Amino acid sequence: MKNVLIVWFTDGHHNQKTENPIPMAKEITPREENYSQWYNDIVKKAGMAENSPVRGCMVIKPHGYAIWENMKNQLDKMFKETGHVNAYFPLFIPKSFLSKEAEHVEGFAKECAVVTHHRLMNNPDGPGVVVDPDAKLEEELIVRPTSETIIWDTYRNWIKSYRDLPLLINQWANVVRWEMRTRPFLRTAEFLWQEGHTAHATKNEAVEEAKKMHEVYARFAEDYMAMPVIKGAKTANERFAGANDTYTIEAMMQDGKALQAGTSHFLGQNFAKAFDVKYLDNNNKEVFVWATSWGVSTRLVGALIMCHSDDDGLVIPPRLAATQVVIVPIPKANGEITAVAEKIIAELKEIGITAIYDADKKTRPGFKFAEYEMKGIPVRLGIGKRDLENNVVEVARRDTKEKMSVAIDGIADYVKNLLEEIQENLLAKAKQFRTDNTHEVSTYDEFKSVLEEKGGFIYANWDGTTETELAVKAETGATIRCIPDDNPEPTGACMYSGKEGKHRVLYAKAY
RNA sequence: CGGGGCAUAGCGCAGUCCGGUUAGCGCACCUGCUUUGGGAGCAGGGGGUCCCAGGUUCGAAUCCUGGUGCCCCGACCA
Repeated sequence: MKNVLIVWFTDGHHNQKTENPIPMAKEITPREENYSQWYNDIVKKAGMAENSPVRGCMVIKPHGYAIWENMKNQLDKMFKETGHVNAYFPLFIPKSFLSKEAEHVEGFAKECAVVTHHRLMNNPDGPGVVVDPDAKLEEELIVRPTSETIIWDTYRNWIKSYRDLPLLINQWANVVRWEMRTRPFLRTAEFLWQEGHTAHATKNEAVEEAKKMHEVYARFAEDYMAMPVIKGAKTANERFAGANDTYTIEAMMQDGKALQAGTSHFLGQNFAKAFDVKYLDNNNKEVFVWATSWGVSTRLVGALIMCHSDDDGLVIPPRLAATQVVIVPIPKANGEITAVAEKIIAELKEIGITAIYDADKKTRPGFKFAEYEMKGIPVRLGIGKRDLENNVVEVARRDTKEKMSVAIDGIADYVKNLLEEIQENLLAKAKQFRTDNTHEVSTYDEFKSVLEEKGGFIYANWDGTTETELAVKAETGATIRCIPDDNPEPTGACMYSGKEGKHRVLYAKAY
């Protein structure tokens, strides 16, 4: 930020820190009042998504989709950098496939959409159409809730030799899980995601792959979403259906609850055995293939909202913002202002920053300010007559709501640095919040009172039994989010049973 | 699947208890004028199967019966 002239005006509108005197964004329910209503308001008012005629399914609107698109582009790049390629497998899966892996069917059977017919006909008894009873499918199809089964059925034909391995494939797709209760982005009946499905010659290689992608997810969350995560392993009880190990990244939302933001699974040879996928090793011996799968979904968009946004609307980290800068003419566009705005946009574009100029004459500046704050655009530049007289523009950052006057000369570099600063600040703020809301307890009484009074993340010792885990969940609503990669060693006896501690684990209430 | 609540203009609501002008208000939308450094003002205008189906009645948004849909809270889950 060197060589930039900073001028502060002395009138009330140009203080470096605004007092925020007017209750803006009046339609958004404050977080304090009702956190989940606040979330719903943000989704709706920021134009992220809306409900559809189909229960549990949402329409993702352009502003919401743009964020997903940027997440997708970045992740796709990271997957390719780690040697993966994309492919696409069918939406429909023969019903019989799902039952081939016992735990897998157990986990997903009760939330599958099933296709039973392939044709409609005019209703013989009245208006409209009905399902043609003659068009019943011989084998019903399920709409994929995840694609392990159809992919491993396919892999059987692709893998014959150790030379065919490893097979490192990802697909971007939609899946359907018929959830009882849904929430926009966080849990929808249909959602968009990526699922990586890899096949390996050895156990060790598969475990390494699962861990590698776990790391990729954690890096993406922190570097791009500015969302700190706890990396760790799921307990047996919380594992993916059909996995030997599930690695997770857990993020803290602003209400102190945990959100599982991404998972990577070591699947052992379970699917290889279920679908008879074997290869010949260099000793001409048949060996079952080792597998992983890993995925993140549009849930990440919900995580992004709940991690950074405030009572004035959405806050998008600059690296994921489709529009990073908006320029607002004050009070409205004219030739001079437009010329300066266009010049600034060109300079920003030159250094890879996306900016738009809102020349709409129908709305006034105050409306636009509120609107772009609602939409979470990281940086706003205001240009008016007074600014031009001083060769400055007004720069407003979304994260802190600070405003300052900055010389037009060198503005592009200033904005570039500011965007980086905002990105860093969001991560730092989220980390600080998590630190402030993370506690360590040694007794169950302490656990219950911390959970009740403060919430957040709680580290405690666990005896390693499912009984304890389920009892704590039943009694308090908190679950073991993970056995953290950092400091998993027990520091004492299990807080619940008093038996020997097996791990130090992360407890929290979760989404 | 349990417990609550709601259904009237694109959105948010009043009216329903106690049936009775042409179903109303705010926002949004359209037209015009005046405004313009934090969600502009005035005037005019358009927009409705009052969730659906029966019933009672001279007359139903309103009363009765039966459906349906949605939202919120729990249990289940990415």
